Amino acid sequence: MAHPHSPNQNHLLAALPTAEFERLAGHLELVPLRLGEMLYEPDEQLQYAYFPTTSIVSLQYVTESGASAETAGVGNEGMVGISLFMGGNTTPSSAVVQTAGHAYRLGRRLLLEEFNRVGLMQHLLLRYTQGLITQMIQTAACNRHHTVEQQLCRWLLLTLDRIPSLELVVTQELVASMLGVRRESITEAIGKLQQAGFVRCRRGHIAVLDRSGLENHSCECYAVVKKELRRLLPDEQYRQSATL
Amino acid sequence: MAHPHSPNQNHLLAALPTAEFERLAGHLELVPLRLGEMLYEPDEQLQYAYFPTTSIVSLQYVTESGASAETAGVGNEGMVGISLFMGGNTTPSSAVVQTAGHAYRLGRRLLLEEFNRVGLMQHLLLRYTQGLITQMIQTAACNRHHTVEQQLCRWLLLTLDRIPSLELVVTQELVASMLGVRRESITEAIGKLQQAGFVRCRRGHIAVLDRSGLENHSCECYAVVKKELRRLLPDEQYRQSATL
DNA sequence: TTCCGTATGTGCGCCAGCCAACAGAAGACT
DNA sequence: AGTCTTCTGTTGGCTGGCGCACATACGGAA
Repeated sequence: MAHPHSPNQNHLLAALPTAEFERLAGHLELVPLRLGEMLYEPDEQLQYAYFPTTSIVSLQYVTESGASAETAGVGNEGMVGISLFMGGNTTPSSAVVQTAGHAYRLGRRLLLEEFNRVGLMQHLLLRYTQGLITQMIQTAACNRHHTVEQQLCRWLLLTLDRIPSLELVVTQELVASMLGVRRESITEAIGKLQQAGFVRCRRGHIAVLDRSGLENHSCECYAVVKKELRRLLPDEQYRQSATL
Repeated sequence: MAHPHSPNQNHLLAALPTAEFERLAGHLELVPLRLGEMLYEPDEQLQYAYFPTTSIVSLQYVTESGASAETAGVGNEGMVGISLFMGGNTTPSSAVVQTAGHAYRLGRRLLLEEFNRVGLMQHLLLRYTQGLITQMIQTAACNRHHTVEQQLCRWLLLTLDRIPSLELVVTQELVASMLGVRRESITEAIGKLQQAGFVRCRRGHIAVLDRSGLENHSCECYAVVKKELRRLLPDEQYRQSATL
């Protein structure tokens, strides 16, 4: 039990029926993802799909002037690299590791083969993609209408849902680049959250003390995304109860 | 030749091989779409997929406080109702007619049957969905980083690409609600464009005089979306040249 | 032609978030 | 212990876009 890594830590993989899972299992390769690592760059041909277990990957677009904006995050509920099966094989955006950890990766060809068998895998991946789309829509609306403080709450909560602990390991600088705002704006916003007793910060760490406080301070976007992901996606126990 | 309506005016339908097209043709129903009509509301079970020919439909999210934000548009290059085949059947966002015109609609079940035959239709729809995703990503980034004037240019250009004429029939009020900004901001921005000689406005009409002027004034987002749609999607002549 | 609903133009104060420039301070590394 | 990097807190000025309250003018219907 020294390394309790298992593909089952990823909810999509865990939801596969035994037959489909075993077909893939031998080809899944555990890889460590370092903070800041770029899984793919704009318009670059993808070679692997990544199924995060303990890591979180951020899908973001970087403007010509160098500003960035996250459009969705991927944790153990999902997969990085949907354009492999959606078509086109590339996207104008990039994927960056936002929380270090591990992921299982699967070669392009094998993923496609499995997708094209039109089994549960295809079904799951399409539903998951629908969830991703919801995140993107919500991010767009949130960027337009909500304050940095609200957006920060949303982001903290979504990240929290993807890690086992209550402490995020990120610098304010990094959070700022995810939300596409200035670092100072994050400092100010997180100062307020800290004053309210919702979080406590150390250098490079944000500990969440009062989750429901954050939820109340957040805009509706967190709840909308969360509800939709729950509706669309399997939870961890899926395989046992799968009947489809 | 009184009513030259034809499903072929929609690029997705036009791209289908003859066999697949004829299977659907009898079930496609031509419907007029009036300005402002809502094709679906949040969390409402969809019954039809719509393939616009001369109309444009806007996918938007409306916040709890009533503010709206467009995340992508659908014209004769695409289809409204992707959640029918992606999974879930509903979305938290809505679809509103942004430019009056016509569309062909197809019942839910027939669309699904065709999608699940895993022919060119599935392939096309998935590629199209990838294009939609690109639009959403770009909208999110654009909302974050670009000025209203730039966004207006992007929006005008994208709309222009979906209609045959050079004159848009929209009020500034409507444009404002699409972009999720105040009407006054649009008035100001469009005033500048008019001064620069790129457009000319009448009540409820915006005539584009200098397209490349708009392109220069626009942010990169228009070009990124356009390029990606061109890469992913068939053009009108696809059926003749299709070999796949 | 007149009338009137609706679209458009403008002015004002306001504020969130931007840009730039530092000062302190925590923690990693010797 | 000391040093140095990098992260965090704070300041002040600036501006894009918001909210509100009007004045105006278009153009369809009577």
